[in-house]
Amino acid sequence: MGREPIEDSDAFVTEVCWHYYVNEMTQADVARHMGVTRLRVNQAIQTAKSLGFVKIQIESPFLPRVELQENLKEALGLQRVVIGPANEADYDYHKAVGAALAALLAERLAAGGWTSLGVSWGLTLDAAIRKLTRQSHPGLEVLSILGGTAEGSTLNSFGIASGFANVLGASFSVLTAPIYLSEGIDRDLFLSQYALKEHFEKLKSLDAVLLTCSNVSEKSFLVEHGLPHELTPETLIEAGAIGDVLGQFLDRDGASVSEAVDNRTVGMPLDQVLAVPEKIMAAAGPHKVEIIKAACKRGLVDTLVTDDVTARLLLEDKSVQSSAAE
Amino acid sequence: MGREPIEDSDAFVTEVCWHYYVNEMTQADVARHMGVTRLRVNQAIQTAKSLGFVKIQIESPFLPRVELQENLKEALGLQRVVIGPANEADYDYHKAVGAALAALLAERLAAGGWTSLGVSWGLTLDAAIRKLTRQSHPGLEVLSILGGTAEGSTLNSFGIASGFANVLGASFSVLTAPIYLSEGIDRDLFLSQYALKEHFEKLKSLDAVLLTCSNVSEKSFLVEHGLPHELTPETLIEAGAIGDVLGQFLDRDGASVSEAVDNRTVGMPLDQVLAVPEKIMAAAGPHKVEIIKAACKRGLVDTLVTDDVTARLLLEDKSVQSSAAE
DNA sequence: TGGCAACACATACATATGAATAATTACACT
DNA sequence: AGTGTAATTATTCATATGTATGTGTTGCCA
Repeated sequence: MGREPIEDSDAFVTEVCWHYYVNEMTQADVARHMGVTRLRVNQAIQTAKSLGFVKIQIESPFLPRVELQENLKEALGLQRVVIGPANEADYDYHKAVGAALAALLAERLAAGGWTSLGVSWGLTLDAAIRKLTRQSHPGLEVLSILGGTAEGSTLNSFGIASGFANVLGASFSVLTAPIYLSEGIDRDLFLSQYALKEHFEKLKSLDAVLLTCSNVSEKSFLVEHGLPHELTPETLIEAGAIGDVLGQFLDRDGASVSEAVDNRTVGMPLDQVLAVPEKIMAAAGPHKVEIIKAACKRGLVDTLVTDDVTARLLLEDKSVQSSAAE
Repeated sequence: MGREPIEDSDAFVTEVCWHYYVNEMTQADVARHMGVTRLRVNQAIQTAKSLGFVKIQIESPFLPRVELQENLKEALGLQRVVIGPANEADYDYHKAVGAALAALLAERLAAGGWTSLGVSWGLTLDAAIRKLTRQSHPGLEVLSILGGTAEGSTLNSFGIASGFANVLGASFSVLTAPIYLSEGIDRDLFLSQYALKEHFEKLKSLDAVLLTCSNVSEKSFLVEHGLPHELTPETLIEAGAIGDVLGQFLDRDGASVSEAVDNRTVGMPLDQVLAVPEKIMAAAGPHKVEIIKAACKRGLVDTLVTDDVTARLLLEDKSVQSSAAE
């Protein structure tokens, strides 16, 4: 019905970006040269940026917050903290943390040594995938470590594992299950299925894991879309839950609040996560300060990737706690 | 006398760029947030770009010219051709070729297998260094394969070898000699010096070489600054020279025009280059069409890195020659 | 053939960036 | 304290980019 839309080919978009960024031509120049309208050029550039065809790499990205990183590392007793400065006026921590995580991953992968990488899922990890520049690690396997939900395909279990594998030139293995089993299903029996059994076997020898965490609110995709009907945020909060890591809810000291919930979770048990040589937690936002601390207390974090806003809150919180303890 | 200039720290420049590119803030927003003038922000971004603190990476950069690449590959009988589209209105092939070479190197290095890389020198290779994103290849050694000149330090022997080594996280070894020996100096005796002898020994087992070429004109830095007094462009042209590779002058069939000159050259002999498993030639510009062809005829090129303007000229030239041969 | 829907192009406008210029500040010297 | 010099900030202007709107084109259907 009516006119068919012209679909800009990848080659077209790529050439536009080449001229604009490499040859430093204005959009009007590019349009003239390629015989199209400036509007087309402008939109091609925006498309390329949003799809990750064009990526910006910044040298020494953690340099601006060296001191804050060091302070927070000491305060939380971690091995490393990397911080990306956030835009405070229009706060969106996914951008800063996603980019910081991408930079960290590029660095860690360049150092070599990883053959298996367990990945959680969420908006932050999705943002990191978009920021990662294409690499080739054929010896690396990306494995999802938490079941998925029906909605939100790109930021979910399959989308994240395949996304990382794609941009890293690695293989991947997806956990093909929902986050939580229905009441009455035997977890061990469910996990004894061939494909799942093999997957969980591999999780026993991961080189590194990428974790995220959420508080117990509608802000959390998992809480909003992943919980079974009988499990409400209210009951979790009543049980002492302040947030979750891999669908397992923790209190402020990092202890699990419900063995019953944990036993219904199709994901890597947190006690198993503890044994992974390199545990990377990517999380930010004032609403996540408590759960970040709880995860650190539990020992789930070797390297924390966050933004400066959150880092300052974490530090404030730690000094308030130190005062209260005296 | 007067005011002392404030030197913007690397951390400052980096944070400015982070906010601008990662958080997608306007320059005015960044200035407000960081408590500086917008002019400072604008200048910091420009500084970062020119110093290589900020780099743009484009996905599948050779996609726009797939067909032209294939056509030229067949026409020249090469293993591979990679082409970066140039800005024809304001022609500067260093940008396009430098970026294309950087992309190729990133790809080839990601594939692994290189432990030694011989590098010539010049503006194009300098441009590639600036475009390369930071990598870590501790097992790679970069070796210069041509002596240097007194002027032009960053684009010269030392600057190029160290520049590549630095951005690639590799070690390097410089050929500490002028391009041409003075008349009367015995080449074998000169090269038998310990440091040089060791260096040339390594050149016998290079995994790959980065070559450039020039025509015989004042456009060539080597011709303008590197030739001994008694050797003039005119005499070289009379001897049939159309250009040089590694300071060794070739005629249009790729044969050396002067054994006397070649014997005075402190660089990798071209017959030795022939044995290198991967020979990459990065060159562009209408004035280089003849010498590019001659180098290909000589067998010095496995992979050609050039721009679309030059590629079309090379193809035209080949079809004109095919017609003439009939 | 005319009418309609959808899309692309052409044009206009708002905002951001790049560059230039004027005013202010910091510093050294007398 | 006054003066001169140099740099930075504040302001202005030119150009480029992002966005919105009006017009023309294409394709389909009755």
